Amino acid sequence: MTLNPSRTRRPTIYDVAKSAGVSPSLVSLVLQNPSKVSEKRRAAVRAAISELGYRPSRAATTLASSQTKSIGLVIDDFRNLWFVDLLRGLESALSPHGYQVTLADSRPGENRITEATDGLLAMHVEGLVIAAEPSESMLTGTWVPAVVAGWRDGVPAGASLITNDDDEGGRMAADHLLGLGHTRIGHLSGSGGAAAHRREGFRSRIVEAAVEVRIAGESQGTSEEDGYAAACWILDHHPDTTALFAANDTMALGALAAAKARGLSVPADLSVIGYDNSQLAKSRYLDMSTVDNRSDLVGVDVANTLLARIQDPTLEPERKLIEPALIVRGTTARVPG
Amino acid sequence: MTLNPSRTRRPTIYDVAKSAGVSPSLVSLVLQNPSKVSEKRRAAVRAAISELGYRPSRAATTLASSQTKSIGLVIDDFRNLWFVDLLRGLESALSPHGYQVTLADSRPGENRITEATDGLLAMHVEGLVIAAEPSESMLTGTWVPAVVAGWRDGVPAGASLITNDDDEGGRMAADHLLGLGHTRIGHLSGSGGAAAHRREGFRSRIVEAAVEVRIAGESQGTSEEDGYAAACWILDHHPDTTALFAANDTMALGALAAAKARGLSVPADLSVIGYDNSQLAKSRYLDMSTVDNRSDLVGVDVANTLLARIQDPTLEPERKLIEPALIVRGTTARVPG
DNA sequence: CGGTAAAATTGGAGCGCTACAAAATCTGGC
DNA sequence: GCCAGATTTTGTAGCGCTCCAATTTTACCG
Repeated sequence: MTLNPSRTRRPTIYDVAKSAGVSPSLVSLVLQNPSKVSEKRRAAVRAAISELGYRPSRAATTLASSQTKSIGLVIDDFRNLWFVDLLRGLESALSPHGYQVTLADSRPGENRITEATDGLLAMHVEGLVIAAEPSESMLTGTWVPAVVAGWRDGVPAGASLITNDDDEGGRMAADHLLGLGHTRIGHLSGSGGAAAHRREGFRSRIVEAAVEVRIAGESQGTSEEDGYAAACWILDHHPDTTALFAANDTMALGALAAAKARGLSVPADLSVIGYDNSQLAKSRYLDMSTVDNRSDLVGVDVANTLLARIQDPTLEPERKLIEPALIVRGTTARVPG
Repeated sequence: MTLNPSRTRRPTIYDVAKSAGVSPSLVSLVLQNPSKVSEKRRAAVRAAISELGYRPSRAATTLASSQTKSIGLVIDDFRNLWFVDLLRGLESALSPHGYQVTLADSRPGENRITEATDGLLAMHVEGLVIAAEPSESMLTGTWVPAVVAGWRDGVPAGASLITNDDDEGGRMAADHLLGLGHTRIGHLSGSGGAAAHRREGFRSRIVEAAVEVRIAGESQGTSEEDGYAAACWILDHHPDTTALFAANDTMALGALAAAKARGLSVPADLSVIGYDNSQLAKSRYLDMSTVDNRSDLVGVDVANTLLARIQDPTLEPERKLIEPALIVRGTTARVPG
């Protein structure tokens, strides 16, 4: 890598070949399968490459080999941090096979989820991970293996579904609160598919125990504000409530705010448990009880499914649930009194 | 978009041309400059495109036109949410010009920042935004316009620097605390370039006011744990401290934890102010005073600089600071007593 | 209607790389 | 020292698209 003086066009494989005194094919070979090239030429080619500061053109490689060794990940919003663990899981399982992950976020509005997907497909990704609310039509006209991660409603035909078992997670939260002796329990829900399953799992277990459950926010969003509003509703209409399960950690934060506003101390007066085991919940200050959806494991599984379907496209789409894990921290305690 | 029955290869521009009864060139023209094509053919081509479910190959387009209309954004870790606002700013300024943003994260370890950059360069991005601790050598051998956002140490030669004015932000925090009457003030710092500037701005203003400042964590990281440790150190060695300024919101969260552990109530006994105006600080529960580094504005500026340098590559790299803004919320108050 | 300029359309070369068959070179055994 | 077989290297033909010069069609005017 010398100082590449002039603003000349970037070096091509031909430049490298000429400089190393070999054919372009040989350079290509060095790039993809160095062991088939003699020691001498390999060294010469490598020297020429760094001498010229050559970087292979991804576009040309893709075009010529018609494979990109990359899979696309569609997320809805970078602020939803749960995708970070998913990404880590994906990468850990994918990189041993030489695959890379390309991200596209699909903010609502102009850049719809379909556009994000189209962009990825235009880049010839070999597989697609959809970590956003999927739309039925997003996959029409393509045969790229796809798997939906973390959502459950409207999975497009032909796509696999791999997610944590939200029903089971809801049951875990319920068992935890029941085990602490709570009998007046509220739930802050939301409108998405994941929230619905968490709600059903939670409700079913609570009802089994012959305990009443107050649910709010079923058709609302899942932001901190939504959690705050839902918690306020429950605490104002049922002031005897001693425990709240929120559909995610962010909503749980809203619940904490609602408790604080009413002078309730957590967990002495009110237990609060969230879902996701996000950074928030892990934080030393908040120290929040939660359910870990094991997004890392989901990621690994998604990667393996995709890899299998890339190899053998005739494979049927599957459907798999990952066991979540209860994380008990400092916002839940035995029922007061 | 019919049901594309067979797993045939994806349609090319030739398939579209044949189906529409025109030449491939015409199809290409429709794609990039529809107004130069007669109404009739345009409609025919468009019909064929959706009929076949055709999506142009990005690789081929790139190769043929040698321009990608995309710029690359290198971030260090998806968990550092400050890049989200930067991204929004970038996109808002870039999309009117038809440019897209491609992200690459550079986790420490195997996937070094240089690799992330190389990946982006291999994709022929026309410009590079580095929102991570830059390394001197990352740009050798390339002439792609680059700008560093948000860091200040070791900006590679030839790259512009655009960031919020961390010195000024530090001064704002200092003025705020001094204005509230505090005279025993601590600062939780970190080892990065940004932290150093925040520290210097803060210290200079405090010292001007002839007030003593206790600084901890100068050579540590900037996580919540680091903030906790630094806050513990200050509170234990200087129990009379009434205000803490943290180098970022996450560290401020650690400070809150330290205060809680000592039974200090915030802001009655101890004022805490962070930096970044992250989601955390905005949250209703935490309601944290902070300094907003206006990453959105930084993003817009970065985009415009890049655009200008793409158009005219002879432009000199610039250096610009964006004015931050003080955000007063509920964690700072007048000095007790 | 012929003629001309403008508008619309087309053919073909080439972007940088890989795949694959063909050619060149190297082994070692007799 | 020669030859079969293995190993290494090289030509050639695309991959799917854009660009541009050349060609065809259209519109308009006298």
